[in-house]
Order: sequence, then structure tokens, then C-alpha cells
Amino acid sequence: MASGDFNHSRPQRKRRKMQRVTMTDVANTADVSPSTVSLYLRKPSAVSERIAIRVRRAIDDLGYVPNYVAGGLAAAGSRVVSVIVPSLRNAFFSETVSELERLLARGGLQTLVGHSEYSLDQEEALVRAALSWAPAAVVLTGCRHNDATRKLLIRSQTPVVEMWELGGDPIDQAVGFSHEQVGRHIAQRFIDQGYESAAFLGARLDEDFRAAQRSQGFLAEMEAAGVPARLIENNAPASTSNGVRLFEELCMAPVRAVACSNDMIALGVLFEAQRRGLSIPTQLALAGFGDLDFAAQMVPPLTTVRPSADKIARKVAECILSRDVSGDDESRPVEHDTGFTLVPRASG
Amino acid sequence: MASGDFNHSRPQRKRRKMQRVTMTDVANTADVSPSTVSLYLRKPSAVSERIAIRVRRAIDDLGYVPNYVAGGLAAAGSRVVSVIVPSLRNAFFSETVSELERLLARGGLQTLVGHSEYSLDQEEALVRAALSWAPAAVVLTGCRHNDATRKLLIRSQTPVVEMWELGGDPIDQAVGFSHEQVGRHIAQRFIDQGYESAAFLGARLDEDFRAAQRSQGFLAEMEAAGVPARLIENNAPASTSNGVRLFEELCMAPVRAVACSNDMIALGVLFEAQRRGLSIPTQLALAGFGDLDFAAQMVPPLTTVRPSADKIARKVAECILSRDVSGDDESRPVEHDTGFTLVPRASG
DNA sequence: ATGAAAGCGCTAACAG
DNA sequence: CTGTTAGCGCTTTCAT
Repeated sequence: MASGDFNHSRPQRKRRKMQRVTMTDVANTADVSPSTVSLYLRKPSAVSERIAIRVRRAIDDLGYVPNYVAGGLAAAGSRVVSVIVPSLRNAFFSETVSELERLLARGGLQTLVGHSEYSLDQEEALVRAALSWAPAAVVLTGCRHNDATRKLLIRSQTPVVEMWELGGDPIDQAVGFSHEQVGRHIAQRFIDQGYESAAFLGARLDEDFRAAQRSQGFLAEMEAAGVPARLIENNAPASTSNGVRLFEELCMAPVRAVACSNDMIALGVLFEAQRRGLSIPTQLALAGFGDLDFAAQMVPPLTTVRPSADKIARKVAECILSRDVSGDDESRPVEHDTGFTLVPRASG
Repeated sequence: MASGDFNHSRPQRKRRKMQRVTMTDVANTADVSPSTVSLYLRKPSAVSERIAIRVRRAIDDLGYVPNYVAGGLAAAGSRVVSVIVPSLRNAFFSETVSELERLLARGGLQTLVGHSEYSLDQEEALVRAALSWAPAAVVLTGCRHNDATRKLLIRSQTPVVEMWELGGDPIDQAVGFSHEQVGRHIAQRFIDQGYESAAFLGARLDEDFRAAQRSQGFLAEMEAAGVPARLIENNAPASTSNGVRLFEELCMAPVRAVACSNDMIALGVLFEAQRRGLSIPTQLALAGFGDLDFAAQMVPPLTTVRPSADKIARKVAECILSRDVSGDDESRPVEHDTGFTLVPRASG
């Protein structure tokens, strides 16, 4: 990525010189010095009650809103955390971002989101932009990044958390689980049930490395057990309609059990199976990944894997927040395994 | 909200005084003045090719990453847009945020997200935090806000876009459609089909004002047509499992047609109906809202309403981006109706 | 416990 | 086209 890429200020909106209320205004009104106001804001207990009252009044009267931008500059580090996910349309990530935002907000941190559309170059661009905010931390999805991204991040000294995947060598901290193991567990379930043939339905496997790993684990385990298993894939998003499409393709040469990239795909399979009069699990066994809300409601309920998105979010937040108070370093890199749960249900 | 709320800098991570590469460093290396570097970054065409080359080299050699925080301070206005939605778990909003983020990024704007959990007070807190970033714009969901929020926003002179709903009096710009009309259209469809009784299944109606308006429109239209219609509601999220729950409650006194808060709820109804052996649409007609991906795949396909989340996102981005270049003011407030489409399918 | 002073890294007139 | 000069609003020693 060339250097000319960051033009951080195109012709800007003519913000009229509105006299924003500043800390100095507050100080004047309260008849104290600006630094005292600053101190009060950051550590109210450090100023006398008499002054605290005056400052508080001034703030309310004036409707003062602090300027984090200025604060960030002075303090050499803003209170934003940049979170970069492949896609917000994906329920896993929107769930994680949602929980993360909530948790970080408690710690006084603002969440900056970006989505890479599963592109490593796009990710690099986002990281570049993120670093321009001198963020308190950068959260990335997965442990596969291009070289420039890694270099940028390491060089910046910014705390980094990679989430939703384990196994690469972490830049700093990693929180997630092994997707290959997920695939293996599903395969094992199918093997235990005695199904004699199987397939994995995958979407965007060349971009979604985690889904690819699940498929690989699945196929490997099947092969080890001597159960014939195929991979059907395409490059469309992991949606229900794509599930229908993938399953249609699979039906040209049917199998006894099918594992899906995720629950959305599985939902598509369920519908298409209904349309074709295929009974689940009698004629076709079905498994998904994600344990999204509807999985348990399906008819029949879906066998799936619960990755606990919020557990990941909690752990990530913890990494960031704790790092934030203690200046501990050199303890990295670390991997935190949040595990996953196979949820056996009637579908397969 | 009291004044003590914003402590924008808790004991901060001890960032060692790492010598971040600054613009001055680049200037020195390239043997030009800092302002020339700044100019090059913002308007490459304004510097001579000779110097451009030197600067570019220096940037690459040094691995310079611009500091937006400093830039924002100097330019009196950062290039972030704060987007506040009720929930990111909701597919409508994650879709909108996703698209918005993409579009704004093109314009060099970073997206700051916050979710209010459908609470007006929470929203106020988020707006307060957002304004601390001197954002280029604030995007809110819906047109219902508390007084403090409105005051804060108006006072700040920040461009505001309220999305996903029309009908209130906009603070600045509004992009969306009438949810009441959505309800009426669905009702009309049911009336046209000759169903003699109906119900609306609603989740969180006292917090989700938009869903509440859909229910009101629906009920009003039904009443006008003399078709008996009931409202079944609870305070759980608008999920598939809640759809099941609401429908179970409805089944104590069945009706001929049921309209749902959204498609997730409708999916729950479909499953529960299947379990009870109720045939759709023969015995029960069903309609949703959202036209989520799976709606068209359901068995039978779901009659629903398509709000076009990305159309909203596009229009919002347009409002922000265009405002950004031309300093036009005083043209507000404006409402942009993005409309919606009733998508009739086999379910009802 | 409070204040004075010195920047943080960059942009934006303005001069040359 | 390039450089000089002031800040932007806040935090942070360091005195008092």
C-alpha cells in the first residue's frame, strides 16, 4: 500500500468558528485554573469539595462537553479501541462487537469499527486508519494478516488482540478457539451416529479461513474414520439462500449427513430438504455452527456448535481493560482458549 | 446526567515515550518544511513532483503513520462519524452500520459505533461521549430522543442524521420511512385476502417505537375494515425463540392471520406452527417485516416488507458526505423518505 | 490543594 | 510552490 493513501483531511466542512465551550471557559466561570478543572475531571477526589462544587456548577451552566481529541493529543494516546471484523452482517461478529462495545464503554473506551469484507488488504487499510487514532488497542479478527499489517502493528507498540481464532502466532494476545477442532468434533458426532457418507457445505472458504479450517478438520476426521466425505463450496456469502444453493448442488449426488459452514447455511438446507420431501434426520442428518437463536427452534432442532461469542468479547475486553491499568508488558504473546460446545440436537 | 460523568482519561496505560514518527521527522528526512508534508498529504497535487517524491520516500522509509488526533485538534473537527443504533444484534441495524461504514470510509471518515439497548438515557450518554470527539456528524436511530439529547446536539452545531424513521420533527436531517404505513399495508394485504381475524405479535413495543408504530398502523387499519385484531406482546428481544413464545400465547385463542414485529419472529411462528401441524397459509396466514435473507427461502416463502436498509445507509452517507464538502446550512431540517416495499409471497 | 507553563502533532492563514 | 508562524484544547510536570 503506497504512502499517498492517507489523506486525512479533505476539504473540510466550514465549521464556523463557533465558540465551543472549553475547559478554560469553565475555569474562568468557576474562578479556578484550567489545570484544576482538568484535575477535577480526571480525579474528582483530588480537589477540595469547595472547588468541586464550583466547577461542577460551571460545567452544568455552560453545558461543557470535554474534547477528547485535545485530550488524546495531550495525553499521547486516545481512548478509542479499533475493532476490525470481516463483516458486521455476520451474526457472530455483530454479536461480538456489540458486547465488546458495551464492555469497553464501561471502561471509558470508545469503539471504532471497521469491516474488511474478508480482504487482507482491506484489513491493512483499516489498521492503517486505526493507528492514526493512536488507539488504546486494536482488535483484529483471526490470526491471518498480511505482512504490512503485522509490521505496522508491531512497530506501533499498540496492544493488539486477535480474536475468534487460535493457532497462528499471535502478534500480542489472542482469544478464541480451534476451528479445526470444531470440524473434528462435528465429524466425530456423525461417525458416532454411524452415518456412512457425508459432506461439508462451505461458503467463501478461500476468504473465511476459520470456516476453511472447520471444513478441513471435518474432512480429515472423516477420512481417518474411513467415511467418504465431500466438500461443496462456492464464493457467495454464508446466507440461508446460499445454503439452499449449496444443498441443491450437493443433491446431484446425495449423502447421508451434511455439516454446514454455519447455522444460516443449515437453515437453507432445512428448507430445501423440506421442499424436496427429505426427512431430517431420518434421511439426511444436519449440523451447523454458531448456535444462533433460531437453531434450537428449528424443526427438527439443529445440532450445532456454540462458540460463545460473548465469552470471547468478555475476554477481549478484559485483556484490553486490564492492560490499560497495569502497564504490564513483555508478558506476551498469550493465547486464551475460550473453547466451544457441541450442542447435540435432533437434526443429526 | 450529572457533570461528573466524563472522566476522559483514567490512569492511562504507561505508553513509554516511544518516539513515534512525526510529520516533522518526515519533513526533516525529506528536507522540506512540515507544512509542505502536511500539504502533500492533504492535497498531493499542490506540491511539485520533485518534492512529492522526496516526501513519499521519507514516509515509506520512516513508516510514518499520520496522527488524526492531532489533525483533528488543529482542524477543529475530527473525521469521525458517530453512529448510534439501538442494537447491533438486530440485522437491520448491523446491515445499515455495515454499509454506512463502507461508504463513509470512502469519504475518509471513520465510524464510531454505539448501541443504546433501546434506552433513551443510554442514548444520551452515547451522544455525550460522541460529541467529545468533535465528530463530523452524528447518526441517530429514530426520531424519539430525550430533551437533553436534543439540546446537546443542537447546541453542538454538529450535523445530525436521524434514520430508520420519519414523522417526528427532525433535529436536522431525517432518512427513513413511515412505520405506521408499513403496518397499514400489511393489514390491507390481510384484508384483501379476506382473513376474518388477525393478530400482531410484538416484541419490546414500549422500547422499540418503530415496531410499536407498525403495530398501531396494523391495528388501526384492521379496525377501520371491521376485522377483529389483537395485539400480543412481551418485553423479550425480537428473536425467533421469542416468536415461538408469542405464538404460543396467541394460540390460546387462535386467529386466521398473524403479522409479526419482524422476520425473526415470523420464523419462530413458522416453526411452532409446523410443530402444531398448522398449515400455512391454509389455516394460518403469516407476515413479517424486514425481508431478511431467509424470508424468501422459508417454506412457504414469507410475505413481508422490505425496508431497504442499504438504501437508507446510502442516503445517510450522502447527507453526511455532501454536507461535508459544501458548507450549506440553513437548508434544514429535511426529511428523506426511502419508502418500503410490500413483498407478497405464499405465506399470507 | 491549586496554578503556571510547556508542549502533544498537526493545520491554516499568511508571506515570500 | 514552499516556509513561517500561530495556535487547536487539553494534560502534565513542577512550583507554590
